[in-house]
Amino acid sequence: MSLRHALLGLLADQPASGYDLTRKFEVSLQKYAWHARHSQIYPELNRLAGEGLISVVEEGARGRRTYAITDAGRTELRDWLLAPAKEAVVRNETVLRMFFLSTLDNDEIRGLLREWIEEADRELARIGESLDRIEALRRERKGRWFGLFAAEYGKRSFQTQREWAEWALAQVDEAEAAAEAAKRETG
Amino acid sequence: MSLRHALLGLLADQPASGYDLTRKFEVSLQKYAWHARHSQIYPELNRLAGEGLISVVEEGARGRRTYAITDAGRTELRDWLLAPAKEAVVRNETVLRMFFLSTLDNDEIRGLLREWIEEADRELARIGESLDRIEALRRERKGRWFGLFAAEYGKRSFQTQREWAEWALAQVDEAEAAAEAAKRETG
DNA sequence: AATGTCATGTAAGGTGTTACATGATTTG
DNA sequence: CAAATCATGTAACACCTTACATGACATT
Repeated sequence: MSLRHALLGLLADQPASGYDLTRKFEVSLQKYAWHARHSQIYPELNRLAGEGLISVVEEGARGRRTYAITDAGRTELRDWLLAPAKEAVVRNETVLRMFFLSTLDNDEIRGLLREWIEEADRELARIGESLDRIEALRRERKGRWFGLFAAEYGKRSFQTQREWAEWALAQVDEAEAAAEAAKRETG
Repeated sequence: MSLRHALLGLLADQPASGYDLTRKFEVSLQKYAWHARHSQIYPELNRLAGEGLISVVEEGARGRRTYAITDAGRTELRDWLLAPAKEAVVRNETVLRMFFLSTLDNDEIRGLLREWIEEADRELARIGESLDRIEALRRERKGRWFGLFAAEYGKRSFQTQREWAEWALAQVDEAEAAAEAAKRETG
């Protein structure tokens, strides 16, 4: 059950409400690691609080409850980080589409590859800003380097996606040229 | 619903039974793109057959049914490849753990990073063999280059994981050295 | 003959998504 | 004062995992 560990991990950085956590999923975890909606987050926070892994540290306007991780929660998080249960869950729809790319025509393949290059460029720009913010925090010596490892991994991953797509484009061109040469020879 | 598209994609390469498809998930899709158990695959194959997207092309011993993709199935696959529904699903437990790495002690971080380096090496070896097989098929001119794009992507991804982990190890060493220098200065 | 692999299936329970529901507070 | 945003919740349904269930065929 990774949702609870994602919540514990986010709360290990700083206290937050269910609303805050929902946005953190949207802006930072969703595209790289995990997604969850508020309808799943709120009940899970209530369960975690019931089990003593997190606790309400502040109540604000509109029924807002800010949670902080407890010592028991930190232990649970640490155990999961150091000894995750069996095979890691992986699900990636984009990679799934890469698997089946070759079932398309060359021009369709090129279209998708160009989309992925553009996506990589957009994400690299976003991550660049993110890394700047993390670096700034680090210089101010405010706390730790939470997020730096993941941001750097994200940057490298999208650079890889970009380079792979460029390589694949070249492959398609090469295959097409070879096919045309063969055609001229035989026909 | 990506499961059905994963099945259609695999069947677009070659006909297969539910049993075959279950193994294909285990050996090729599971670690990179998607996972499914036989208990989910068999009912979905029956639904796809009912909708005319695949059809039984052979019945063998032990009730084995070999399915092939139909023209309608190819159309459905193509539509999904070219126009996937909204935000791509991403779920990756390893990346989730990377996000929260900095909540651990330096030695614990080093331990995890070394594990990831070893994992990358193991996967790179497996993918290397896979790429050799795909290249061999290609030289024999047997059909297309199904799997090549994904295998190359997998290779580059694990190289990236390895390089990132090496970088992260250096970061930890650097931070530790800086912390010790600061300690000597003040205390 | 026993063991392992091939082969397909269902049921119960847990996880995740979509839709419905409500109301407070802030901003223009 | 209208609209946007903040804030939390539940219910129905879809998806996925684990466990149970059965039997044929191949190998030693």
